Amino acid sequence: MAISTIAGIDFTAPAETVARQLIGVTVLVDGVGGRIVETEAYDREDPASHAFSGPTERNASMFGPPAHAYVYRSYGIHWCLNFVCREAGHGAGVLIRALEPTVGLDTMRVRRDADGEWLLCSGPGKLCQALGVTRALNGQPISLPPFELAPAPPGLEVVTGPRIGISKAMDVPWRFGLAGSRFVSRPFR
DNA sequence: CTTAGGATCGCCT
DNA sequence: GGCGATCCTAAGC
Repeated sequence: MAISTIAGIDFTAPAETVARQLIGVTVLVDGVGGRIVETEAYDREDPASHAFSGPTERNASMFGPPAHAYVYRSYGIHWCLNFVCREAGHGAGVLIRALEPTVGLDTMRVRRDADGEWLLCSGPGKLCQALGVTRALNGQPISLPPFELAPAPPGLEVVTGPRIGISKAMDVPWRFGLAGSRFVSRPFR
């Protein structure tokens, strides 16, 4: 039986619930990473979601078991990392949009060619470049190496807002962030 | 501070 | 053939 509860989070829960709970969780890939400070939820019945039009070869892992990675290429250039949630076959996930880097800063700086630590992981494409996430991790369980997750400290204040970079369902406030963090991709209003 | 455009790949219509 | 769950740089106001 597959593990669906990791770092205190039940990944069979709805995407917006998981997205909120992921704020503050530490995620490492091969020992490089940090605390999640920004996420976005994407559900099956969601015009902005890749899963909206049903399973395809690209989004197949989104319809796989929960607590697995869904990695896709964005604009032909960048990689983006999602954590699958709900039950297998549902087609929901959480986009990891930004981290506060805590481990492996030197490695990130080399990969990203960036000078400021707030520029290393402040966006879904940047974060994947900094952590070395590629298609090779698509469909992999996040309960096993190279992934490593650690629970969020209690009592964090989470703020919400509209999702970024989409042209549908702009009114749904399914972007979540750590209040006051300067490591988010864009400030919350 | 806001807007615009290019890079570049794979999906969907 | 069109258009992204992006990023970076440059120019305009």
